[in-house]
Amino acid sequence: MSHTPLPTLQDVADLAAVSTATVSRCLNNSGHVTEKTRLKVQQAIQTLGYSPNFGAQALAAKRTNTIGAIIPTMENAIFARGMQAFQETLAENGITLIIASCSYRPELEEEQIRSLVARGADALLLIGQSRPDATYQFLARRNIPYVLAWAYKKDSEHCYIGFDNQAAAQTITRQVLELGHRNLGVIVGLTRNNDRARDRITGIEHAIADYGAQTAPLQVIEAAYTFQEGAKALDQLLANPTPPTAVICGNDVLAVGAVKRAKQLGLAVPEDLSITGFADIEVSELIDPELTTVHVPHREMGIAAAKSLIAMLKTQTPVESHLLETRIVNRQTLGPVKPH
Amino acid sequence: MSHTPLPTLQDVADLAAVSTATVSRCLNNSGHVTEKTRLKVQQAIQTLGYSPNFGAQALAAKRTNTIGAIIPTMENAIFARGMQAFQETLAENGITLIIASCSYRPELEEEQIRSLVARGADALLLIGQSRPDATYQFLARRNIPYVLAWAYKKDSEHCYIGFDNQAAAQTITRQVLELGHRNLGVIVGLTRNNDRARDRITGIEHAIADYGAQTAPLQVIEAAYTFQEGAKALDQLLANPTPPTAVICGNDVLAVGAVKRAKQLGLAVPEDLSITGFADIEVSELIDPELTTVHVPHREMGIAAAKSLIAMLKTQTPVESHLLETRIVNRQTLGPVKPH
DNA sequence: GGTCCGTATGTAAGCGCTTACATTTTGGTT
DNA sequence: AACCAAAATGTAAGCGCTTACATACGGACC
Repeated sequence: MSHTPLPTLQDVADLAAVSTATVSRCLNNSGHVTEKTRLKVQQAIQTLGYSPNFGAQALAAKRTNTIGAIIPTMENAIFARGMQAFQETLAENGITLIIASCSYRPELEEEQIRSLVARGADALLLIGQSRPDATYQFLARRNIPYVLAWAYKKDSEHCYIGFDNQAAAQTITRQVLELGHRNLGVIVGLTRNNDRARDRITGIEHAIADYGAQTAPLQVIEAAYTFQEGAKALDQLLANPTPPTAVICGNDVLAVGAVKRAKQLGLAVPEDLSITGFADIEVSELIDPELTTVHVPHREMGIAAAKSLIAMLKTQTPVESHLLETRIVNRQTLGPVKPH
Repeated sequence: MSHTPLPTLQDVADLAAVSTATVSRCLNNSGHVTEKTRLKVQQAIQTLGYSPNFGAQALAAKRTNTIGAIIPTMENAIFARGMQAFQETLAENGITLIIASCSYRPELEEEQIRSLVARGADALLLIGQSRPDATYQFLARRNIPYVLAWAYKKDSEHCYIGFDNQAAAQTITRQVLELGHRNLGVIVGLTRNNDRARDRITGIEHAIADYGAQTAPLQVIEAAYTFQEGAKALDQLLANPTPPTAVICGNDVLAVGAVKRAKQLGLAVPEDLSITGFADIEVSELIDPELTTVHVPHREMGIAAAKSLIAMLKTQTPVESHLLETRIVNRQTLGPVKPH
């Protein structure tokens, strides 16, 4: 396959008998072009099969129309739906998304951030807030707008697009307590690298404190976000001489793993053991019994994040944070405590 | 935040008291640089916090170190694990991945291909083979290497990195037949846009023909790749006066939906109805009963695809296709036909 | 018909890097 | 010490586009 050189802006300009500036103006619809000229140019672009050279465009315009997102994991569905919506919204605005995942490893996230910026990302979507100051300084120095998604903090210097993890966890915990449970267990993600998980624990603790009625010290197990780990964590919880009657999970993946394990152990859910999740991903509805969980507005979050980023890029000024609502989805894994 | 201009290659060269060419050579380790010089340059890069300008690099070098992938969907887990491995392997080689999804819509795929190429993708990963000739011509004209993953075809002009969908479907069907089932139903993805689904049907038909024992005409229902559609498809299959005793699904998502529906209808799986899947995604193990399915080597496929693409980019020549093995995972949803 | 002004178009200077080619340095030989 | 090839480094010409600025154009008005 011989390789004729691709047509350039100059070729288009020549064919349309205009200057390169005019062609460029057509391409970027930056106004001030007669309809007649535009047509001529369009024509020329068509017949040559021209498409702009990305590198040259980036170099000259100092932007790439690319936005990067770094998510903790691609392997389970937690971020999938949100990212899909994020991408769709960006695409509608002519922006390409680059997704990288950091496997919940902060040092990898740092690296990915630098890599995406080096790769020309005009702006970034990050998950949660906890990362070194140096990283934020890097972004400021490079003048890269970013939003922090999947979390929310009032009066912050950062732009959050997310929900209140603590409040949501508090609400579902209260509901568990109202069903008579007084001995709760908790399974959450590894808090070391995950502020959302920490916030959820805080919410759970607050709810219990408000209620003032936990009979035993609250057992909190941390587990990596896999089904297997959720199952293992349940084993640990149940090894206790006075095992919990309800387990609050910081995440649907863990919860689903726990439900599966409970069934294997011959426990009826929710009769013998109640289990709740967090996120409302698809699998929650597929397992049996279906998971009672906290619904998170994934798609809205993705769309809102995209819009905020686009606004920041356009106006070159910060944008307000955006708080989204969660709600509890009552399905089948939460029931009243068993009388004894 | 005031915005000091970022350091350029020239700045680094000045500080290190060498020429820009030398700095560039260090950056791309393209040899012929003394250790001493390299150190000086590294030093300068450090103190300036330099990182290369992407656009300039792309423009001058005529490559972006970016590879694009267009997958049918991001929303369920079918491609997630493979893509993760693909990305990891690319990253190890300093290449960035851009993922786009086309929602199983060919015209959108076409658009995404052009968009990724316009964005400067050096090479592409595509799923399956069926797409207009014009698309392949476009890629040839632009001299963009590509691999077709998740499928395999012998002696093709294309480079496949995948498995034999037909053979795999044939094998699992044979196993179903050996368990005494003589009235099968099939649920597959929408074949119009999906050669993998078509190949799987062919495999099923071949197995049945070999066995020569199907009692009723084979019912094939096509359904979009969602759990809900899988459930609906099962309803259709069961509406038949002589409903199948086993349902072969072209995909785990559909199979899981079908299993869920069967249970809702009060059918015992596999005692009253056997169901098999295809892909072996995580959820298959989570549902109850666990899904018997065809295991696909997702990660190996992603890694192999990355390696092939990298090789093509390096050598500028085509690379051999790569056939991966599938195997049946016997879990709980396939059992012998019920005697009557 | 001449002025003026706003709009459409052209001119040309970079943007920051890579790389072919030219030049200098190095160190082993004689 | 002179010579020479090989290795290291430097020089400078683009890569294809955007955009500030300069210029040309054309209609409204007097």
